[in-house]
Amino acid sequence: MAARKHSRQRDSIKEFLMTRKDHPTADIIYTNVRQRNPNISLGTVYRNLTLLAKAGEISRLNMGDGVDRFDADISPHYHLLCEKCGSVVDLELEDFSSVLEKAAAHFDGHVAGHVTYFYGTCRRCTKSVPPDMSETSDT
Amino acid sequence: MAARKHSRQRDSIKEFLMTRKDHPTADIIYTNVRQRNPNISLGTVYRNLTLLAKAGEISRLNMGDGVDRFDADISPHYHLLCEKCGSVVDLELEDFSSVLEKAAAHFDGHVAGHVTYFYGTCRRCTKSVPPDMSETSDT
DNA sequence: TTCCTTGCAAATCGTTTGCATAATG
DNA sequence: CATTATGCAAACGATTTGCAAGGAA
Repeated sequence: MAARKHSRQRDSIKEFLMTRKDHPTADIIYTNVRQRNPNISLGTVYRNLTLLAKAGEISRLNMGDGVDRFDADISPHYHLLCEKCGSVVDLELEDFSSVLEKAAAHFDGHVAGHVTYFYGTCRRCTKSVPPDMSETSDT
Repeated sequence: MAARKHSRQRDSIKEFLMTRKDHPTADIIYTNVRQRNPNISLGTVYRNLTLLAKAGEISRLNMGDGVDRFDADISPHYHLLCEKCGSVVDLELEDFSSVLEKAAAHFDGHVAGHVTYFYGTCRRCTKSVPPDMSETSDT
């Protein structure tokens, strides 16, 4: 399993991630950590994020929009992807893993888990009268 | 929106997709359609799959494993990704969009929908006696 | 004739990796 | 000293796109 050695870079990454609640992407993490650790490389950021995620110390989110996001909050909770600004926010919702049983009912195999995320509009985008979001999400 | 014109390639793609129940990837669709349409290009396959999906004639699935899959069956239903063979199969399960209401309850924004998929082991992989799955999931 | 489509290839984009060197235990 | 971690840049894999030529209405 290769004993893990301590590294200044990994610490910076995890430390930074713990200060954020907005599920930043690897690139955003890279840009920010870079301010205190000017020599860190994107590869190192990716390597450590992957390592931490596999170790279960952080979680990796895939909201189907092409980028992976990371979350230092590993407690079970759900997320919502704002279709207007692209941000990902936490969603307070009781765990409904009970669907697994229902899913297993008519399934001739083994259902181990599920992935669920919501999409819609975040608080800010709902509140603010859309000024000119014409170029907000044209794709 | 640009009036859509008929195209032999698009027909082949949709026709082929309708014969499959295994949610093929763009590349698999390309390889197969190519047998009857030797000159079709991967770009055309992607362009049409995207066009058909946006038109709501087929659906595009993202199971978080890096590849998009396509399904000609647009009736609402769930999917399961087999962690052993990587296949995606349909899952008979009553729609539980009711979670949307629960999700909206404590959310200060708008919840428009949700994406859910299951992971586990498909029928075949569950049945077949695992020969040597020692190296099945090391990481 | 208009303009949607296609084939081809080059371009994107996010993420991973090989390698020689630096840092850690 | 034995290893793991890093920086850099090249490599990747899936998907998109620019462009000139082809096909449908």
